[in-house]
Amino acid sequence: MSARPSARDRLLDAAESVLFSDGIRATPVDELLRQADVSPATMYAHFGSKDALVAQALRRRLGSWREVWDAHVLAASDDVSRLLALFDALAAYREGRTTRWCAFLATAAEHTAQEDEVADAVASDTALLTERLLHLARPLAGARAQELADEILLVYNGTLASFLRGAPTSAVAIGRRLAESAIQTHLSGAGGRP
Amino acid sequence: MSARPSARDRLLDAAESVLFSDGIRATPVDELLRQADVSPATMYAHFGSKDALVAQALRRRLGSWREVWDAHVLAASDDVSRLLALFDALAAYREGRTTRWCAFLATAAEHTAQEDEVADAVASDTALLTERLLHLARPLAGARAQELADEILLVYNGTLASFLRGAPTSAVAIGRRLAESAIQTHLSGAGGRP
DNA sequence: GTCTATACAACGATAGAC
DNA sequence: GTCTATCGTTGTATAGAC
Repeated sequence: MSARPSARDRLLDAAESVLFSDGIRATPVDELLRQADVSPATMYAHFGSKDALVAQALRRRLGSWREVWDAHVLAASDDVSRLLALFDALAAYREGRTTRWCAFLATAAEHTAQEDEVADAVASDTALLTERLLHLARPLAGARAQELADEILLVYNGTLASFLRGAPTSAVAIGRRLAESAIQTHLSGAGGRP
Repeated sequence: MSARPSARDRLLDAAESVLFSDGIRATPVDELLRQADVSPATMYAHFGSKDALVAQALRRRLGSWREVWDAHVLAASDDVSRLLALFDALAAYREGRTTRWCAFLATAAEHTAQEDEVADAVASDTALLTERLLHLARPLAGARAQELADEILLVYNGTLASFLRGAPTSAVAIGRRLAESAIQTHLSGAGGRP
């Protein structure tokens, strides 16, 4: 018997399922309240503002995304697979979700303010990506790990942006292939100085 | 002696310089009116709606972007350079402009409606990219030109999205390098079947 | 073509009761 | 914690005059 989730959780669920597919600014608070079956007063008692709700939804999302990515890295058997796990995790994470492209980049695109809780939540995703990719690139590229990590991040960004553009299709497969190629280039060039 | 541009042109200039750096929904019509020094009535007489102004600004922008890209393709001396010209054109186009990342993708990110003049303007950019990249990839990859074009487009999307994320930095250089590598892979594999 | 003044709607947020 | 009812602001668009 599953009890009904709390108003707070229903709001976060509604936020995550609607905001990042329909757009944050395009979705009025009323829509979230209807979806979550919660009154305005309750929502503002819990979060204080729409922005705060968005920030909380992003924070929760970053946690679930990190778990999925972690699991895929752990399941990988070698260094190359561990770095490429980013793309497998992405494909898995999108399963069953309605997000149009990327919750964090979408928020960055809609959000102009530079220093507030929403911007912080977006920055957390970027920090996670840069730190973890550098860590995973280290055993493959050594001193040039930063270069490789930058390339993988750009390809990852490109995969997400391709969802938004609608082209190229099957972006994950193309992104993964490009990442694989970038890794191979670094591996073959790692042997010594030219 | 340069005469003052028409109200219509001042509005388009204001739209292009503000909307795509501050955000479309985040910028009220009043801000554009102030910037262009035009009254509301005049603006609505010319365009009819904010969306129509946005669509017009995007159409004009696509024209100027196409010209810059064209010029860089024409200036290139070989097939590889012609395909890579996309990235040189991008770097040149961003010079002196305040666009945060990409006017078209930014619009797509903020705009939810699927079939209207704004969505059409965004789609025109994607059509230009897909058609022209396929054309430029043909002499390099032959029957596999679509694969190569898809890869270049994804890398291009990634370069733009990297501006938005703020990471990796120097995205154009990294994107260009990845594109070059993708081309080389196709060139060396083009000789015959494995 | 262009202006000033204003109508009208949408939205974020709060008051006060239970 | 949660509700109903409502406030105040912002933002798009129009009316009517010049």
